[in-house]
Amino acid sequence: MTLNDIAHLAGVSKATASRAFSNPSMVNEATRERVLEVARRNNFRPNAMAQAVASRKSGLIGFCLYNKSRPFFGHTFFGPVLDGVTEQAKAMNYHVVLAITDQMQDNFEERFIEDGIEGAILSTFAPEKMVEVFRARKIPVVIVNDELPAKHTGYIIDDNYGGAKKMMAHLIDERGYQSVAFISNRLSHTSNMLRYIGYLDALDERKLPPYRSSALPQYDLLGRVKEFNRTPLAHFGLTEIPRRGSPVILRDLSPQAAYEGVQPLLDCSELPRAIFCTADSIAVGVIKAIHARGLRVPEDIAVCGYDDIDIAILAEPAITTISVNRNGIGRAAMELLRSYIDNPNRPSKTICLENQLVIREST
Amino acid sequence: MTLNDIAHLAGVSKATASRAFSNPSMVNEATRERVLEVARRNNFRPNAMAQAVASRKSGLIGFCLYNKSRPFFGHTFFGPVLDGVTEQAKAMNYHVVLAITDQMQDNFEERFIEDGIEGAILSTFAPEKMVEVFRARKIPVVIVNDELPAKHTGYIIDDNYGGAKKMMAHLIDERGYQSVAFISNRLSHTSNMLRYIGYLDALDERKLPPYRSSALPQYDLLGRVKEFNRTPLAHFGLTEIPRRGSPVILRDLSPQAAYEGVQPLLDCSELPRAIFCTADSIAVGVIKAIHARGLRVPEDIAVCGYDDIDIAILAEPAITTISVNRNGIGRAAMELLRSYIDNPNRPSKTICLENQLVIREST
DNA sequence: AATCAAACAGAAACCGGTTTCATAAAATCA
DNA sequence: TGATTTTATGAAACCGGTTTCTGTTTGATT
Repeated sequence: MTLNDIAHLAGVSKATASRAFSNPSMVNEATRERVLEVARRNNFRPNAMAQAVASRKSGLIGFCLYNKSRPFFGHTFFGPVLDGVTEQAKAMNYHVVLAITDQMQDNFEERFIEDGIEGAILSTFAPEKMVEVFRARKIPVVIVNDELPAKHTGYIIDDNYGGAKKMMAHLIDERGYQSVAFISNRLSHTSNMLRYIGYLDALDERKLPPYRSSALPQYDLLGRVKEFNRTPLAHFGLTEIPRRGSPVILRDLSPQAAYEGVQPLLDCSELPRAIFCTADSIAVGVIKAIHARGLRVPEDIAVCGYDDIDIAILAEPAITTISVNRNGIGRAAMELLRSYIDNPNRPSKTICLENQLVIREST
Repeated sequence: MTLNDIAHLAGVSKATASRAFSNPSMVNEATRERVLEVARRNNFRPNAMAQAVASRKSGLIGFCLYNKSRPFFGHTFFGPVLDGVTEQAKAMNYHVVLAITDQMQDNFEERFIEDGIEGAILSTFAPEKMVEVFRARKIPVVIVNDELPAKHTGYIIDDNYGGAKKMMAHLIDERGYQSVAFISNRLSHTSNMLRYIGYLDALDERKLPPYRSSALPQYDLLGRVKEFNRTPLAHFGLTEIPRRGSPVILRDLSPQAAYEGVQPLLDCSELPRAIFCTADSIAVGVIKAIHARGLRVPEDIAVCGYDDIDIAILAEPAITTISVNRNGIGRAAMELLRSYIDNPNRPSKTICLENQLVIREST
């Protein structure tokens, strides 16, 4: 069954039949209905491949998840983002083709290009060179949950800065915790850095010092700034990265790393009243470490997380966290991408999504 | 840049240029290299859409995840499956287009068909009617983590029966727990039923009775059999569904449902020594309920889960569970699908993947 | 009633490839 | 060495659609 057959059966030309499907306004109401009826009766649907090649529009967008085998962050975080993307894509009559990768030499981008994707959504850790590949082809790109310095594309990020401040307001103003320690994996990740800045700013606004202990290893945050090549600091009116207090920096965001990494902090003579963790999985490890010392959460030390992944509500105690609108990130990404597809010359734009404080038992 | 341009630049015909890419054996070594070199220099790659329409092979397969908004089971479980599918698809030069849905009236299948997918992989909960739609189009289907009675397609499932027996062997033989209770969400799901049968068989083999309590609500399992329209019982030499003991049946597999559902069991005068949960998320809720009564896990009551999702290792105590080879399921699904694509007349086949007992702290 | 614009439909070119068929040159065979 | 196959290539048809261009009707305007 091809368009031609349908056209014959409906007694119209191929051109008219085509228009009945993809350009309804150019064909008479009655004629169109006749064509559609014939199509329905014959269980016909136009071949998207052929449409794609003829109209030079594939109706495909590529989603690349860079996080394979990153426990507690891959699908856990991006699953709902993907939901949002596919939902929105469906509403716009686009389809999503998927690449899941870890290796830089995977060159999935070539396959995306062969597939004729009209745009790409890349996740955290997308290498800059990748963006260039797409740019060279004039394929618009939207990056979710990360931000690159070269502002050629669209970005969708959580309001990490605001989220951190919200959380701090809860800890300090509602709970009265006066000393709050900070623990995170690499600050060179955009979101972690922004959460750190939010943490510091919230303290500043209340004229409180960040938790500090001479017993802790001194981190040369200025040194780390060099790694931090993705800063969107300007968004927040900042020109340089603050470096104060004694933040604990972990090798990754696994509970194991957190469990081990938080030990020096728990060895300090003066313990913080609360610990701000930049990820729920970190909070899980921190809580385990606190319990292991016979201390209680939140009675002795309160702990909070960030992201609101599944485990936050399952932990004992359930973890107070910032719920990131992951579905919304996905939808926004697809919407923004669409606007770039329709208007390739739109300037770069960063959309910052609001999040929500979720108070549970750990604070 | 089209194939025509490349052909001109290389001084050959379009046909030869085409063959250089997709039928290398039909063109002279030197000529092909020349074409490829020109293509490389011009950063050209053939348009997959055009290839698809001309060769009637889209190089696309569809993956449908039926589990949107099913917490603790959607992406948590199928994320790694999806990883496996895309890995294997890539190796076979296929691309994966994605549908994530909950609603039956979503009719993503029409979009899949329009896209010209060569095969489809459907997840748990795929409605039978969906399989029919694809069958009518002669598009092969593989179902992961579920099994339908109409054996028209391929199935990839975990060895639920064997996994349950493995777990029971651990509980009874290694740990010496003589009374083991069973708790699950709907037994009408293939995998839960098989785990239940494995549980009963393991007890039978050791001449132990299933945990039973007259204080518990009596479930009419025979009645439930009517719902159970997907049984692959014959695989296991069974002709009917056993119904013995006092299994606790939950409304879903959330920790909340488990917490509430396990209360009657914990009210019984004679508590079981161990509780077999058919999902890690259920185990989490059960452990919470046990803790709430001031009892210890595993000292007073041991608990085990199934699936080995992230939370199993994060819980306190870390949960003994059966690690399902989710990545393997994905790879196997794509491989099997490929074999159906290449040979549409292959008979239906069910592949049962081995799992692994992971002993942690909860037993 | 004559004029003109809008609405509608068809013919044919086109999208960017693959594939069939024909042919010439090279390799193999007898 | 002549006949026969094999190999390499090109011309042209084709895949299943879209789109441009053109012509005919129809309806509105004067």
